[in-house]
Amino acid sequence: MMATDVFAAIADPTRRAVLDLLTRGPRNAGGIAAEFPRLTQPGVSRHLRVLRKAKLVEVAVRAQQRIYTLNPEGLADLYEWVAKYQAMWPDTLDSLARYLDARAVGEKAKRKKR
Amino acid sequence: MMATDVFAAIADPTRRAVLDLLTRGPRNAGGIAAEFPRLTQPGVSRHLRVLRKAKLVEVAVRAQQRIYTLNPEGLADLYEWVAKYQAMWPDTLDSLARYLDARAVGEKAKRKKR
DNA sequence: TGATTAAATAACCATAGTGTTATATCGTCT
DNA sequence: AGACGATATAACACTATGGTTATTTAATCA
Repeated sequence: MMATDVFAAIADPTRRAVLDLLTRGPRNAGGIAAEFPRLTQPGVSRHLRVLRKAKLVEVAVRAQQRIYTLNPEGLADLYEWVAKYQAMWPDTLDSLARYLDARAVGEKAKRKKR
Repeated sequence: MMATDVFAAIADPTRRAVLDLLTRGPRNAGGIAAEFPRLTQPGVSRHLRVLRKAKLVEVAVRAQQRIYTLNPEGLADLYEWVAKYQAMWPDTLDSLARYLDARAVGEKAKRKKR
């Protein structure tokens, strides 16, 4: 299944990193690729294609450059899906922030299950 | 990479369907498998293993049955991630959700990165 | 104990995904 | 026009994923 859906698009850590990068503002493809020295230019280009198809980014053509902009609305499906579960989240709104904190602190208790 | 992270776990539509199913209450493995007539029992079992490793479900042993329960807290990573983007959402959300997002993002910034 | 039931694992296969290098496309500049 | 620069695509290799059937593990029951 050629990843055109948001869930598949954000499954890859590199693509999430690209999105995170774009929260700091638009960039051209080369500028994005430069942030991933472990990957080649075509490699990054293909990730950008996936993000494009998932409508998580938008592209503007300027000369021979492609300026990528984050399209946070593309996360609508995801948000909607998560929201269902958020309703079952432990208790009230305020408890969430505390919960996240507690989780960060007590993260050491990790067991290996199989 | 053996999918132990939430993003990979929810990338598969079958696994999302399992989670959705579990929002209606706990079920044993067989009861879950029965909801997916297109898949075999071992096929569903393997999806359950992924969900287990991602901590999205919990298992209770009862006789020779495994009772699966949804663990919505397992979506914390995902929620945290999405929250960053919610702040840039142009769409007008209700103020409670905005408040929640702002808090979650703010709290996150105080913590060191994992 | 042996049979039955429930679920997980093993072994295997096909397909999809991610990375690479090489090449094509397309706009700009001299 | 030809060279250059930026980016996308092609072709290919390797790994991961998701599905199957067969088997194992473990608990219950006759």
